[in-house]
Amino acid sequence: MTESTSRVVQGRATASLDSVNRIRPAYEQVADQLRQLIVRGDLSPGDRLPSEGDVATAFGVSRGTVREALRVLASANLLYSVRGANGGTFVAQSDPTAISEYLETGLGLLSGTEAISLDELLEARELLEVPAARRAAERRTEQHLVDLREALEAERAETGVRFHHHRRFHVLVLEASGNALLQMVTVPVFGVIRSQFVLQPSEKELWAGIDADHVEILRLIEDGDGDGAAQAMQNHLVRLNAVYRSLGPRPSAAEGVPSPFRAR
Amino acid sequence: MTESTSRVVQGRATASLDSVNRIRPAYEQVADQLRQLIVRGDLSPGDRLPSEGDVATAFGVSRGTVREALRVLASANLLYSVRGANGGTFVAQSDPTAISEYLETGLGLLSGTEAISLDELLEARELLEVPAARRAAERRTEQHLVDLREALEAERAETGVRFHHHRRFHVLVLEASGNALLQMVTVPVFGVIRSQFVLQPSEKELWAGIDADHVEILRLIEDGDGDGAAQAMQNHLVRLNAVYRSLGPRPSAAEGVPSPFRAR
DNA sequence: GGTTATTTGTACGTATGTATC
DNA sequence: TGATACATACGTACAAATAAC
Repeated sequence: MTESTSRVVQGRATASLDSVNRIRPAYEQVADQLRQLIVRGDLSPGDRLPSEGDVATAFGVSRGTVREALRVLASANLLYSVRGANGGTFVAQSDPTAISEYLETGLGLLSGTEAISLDELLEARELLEVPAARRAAERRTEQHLVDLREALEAERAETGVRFHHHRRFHVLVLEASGNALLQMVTVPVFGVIRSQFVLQPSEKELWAGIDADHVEILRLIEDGDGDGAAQAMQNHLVRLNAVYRSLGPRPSAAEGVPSPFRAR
Repeated sequence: MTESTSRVVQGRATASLDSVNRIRPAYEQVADQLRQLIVRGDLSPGDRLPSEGDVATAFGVSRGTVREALRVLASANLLYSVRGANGGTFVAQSDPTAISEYLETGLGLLSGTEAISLDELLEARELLEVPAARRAAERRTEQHLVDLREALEAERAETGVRFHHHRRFHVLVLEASGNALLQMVTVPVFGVIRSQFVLQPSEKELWAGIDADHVEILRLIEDGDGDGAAQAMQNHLVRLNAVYRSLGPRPSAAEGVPSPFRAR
């Protein structure tokens, strides 16, 4: 035995417990096992689990424990529960949207810390959206073009909800890129950047510039000009990023708001 | 009133309930409110929540309901619980690793469906790692170089756990890129691709080629040659992707395994 | 080192929603 | 339309763990 795996106290050897694992709560173990069943494919989307009571019996725990485990998995979009007679707990269809939403929440929190900087967000967006524009030009279908044109029209018409349409245009480009993963990852980045900055609808010339950029990008996508679309998107983002950086971070919405929960 | 917002039955008008929202479970509402408090910054990392009982009283629900909500937030790495006298529930430090792990699980499940294809994964990896290599060459510190050299040494020495070192090399390049977001997103993609394919350690010439590529990439990163590193990484991935595509998908580990939970 | 207070963890019973007959 | 059966949702009581005294 080595020094690090045993201790000698008053001449008596004490057995090492270094290789022992900390006891884990029952609900965590249940959740892990169920997760394994789903990830490994023993349970497939649409499959119905036994009733909570039966699952509890199978694991030798109470229903409350099972329910906590089910909530964990449900929050990760692996399960969902339906109450009532023909209800039950079912294995969920995996869903890119759920991942995007989780990612946006997580990135939002991280972006408030030193773990991730504004520059990293902006850089990542550029890295992702520029190649996306290239592929959109190469792969877009007619339907994509129809949607993009419609989004652009709406963007130029309504002045009140400009950001909504701005976002939609970019999301559609990502969709037209034909890579769901790209979209899944980029949309949250986009959302987080947005949440940190408020582009005032009043900044007329800014929005006019954005519109012009979008028109140019759409034209190049229509032409199937990958290189051109990539370059145009690059220019667009460089301009946008300059604006974002000049604005500085958005003041926290809840600065100084007292909470009944603030403790310690 | 329009046809769609009201119905006439036997001459008597029925009030519209179109604008009514479906009742949401109590635990979900509690989770949402607590999530808001965290995301909005009313609760900061390290803050301690009141005891479960007090939270239950505040929301007017039972402790079980609160616990389900806490499990949801804990599984999203927003909270953690410590049991015992000075224990309690605390707001967690946001953590890039947790996001990566969640992403890997989610992407793993998605990659088993039509929602995301192997090609999309490989393409995304290329899109992310090539610019990462460029930036690694431009931004790497001395420590990064030390780590990379060490990883490369280990990779060439031990033949049993080659993939482990292969992965480590790529992760280090991402780390050297100086963009945590890039790393956070790419590592899971890498992991999912790996999980779908088994590169047999026996394929000697394959691993030799990978080693040679890594040596070349490291050399260019050392030289601070961004363009070169990007090109070398690109070549490396093109070669790897060809291998992955030729191998075909890994057979599901649990194909045909009966489960006590398989129902319906 | 035992006692105790406070916390989370677990078990079980009741309420409520939903489809079917 | 109402009774019924079965699922999840919720509430209460008890057990176990931990730290301070």
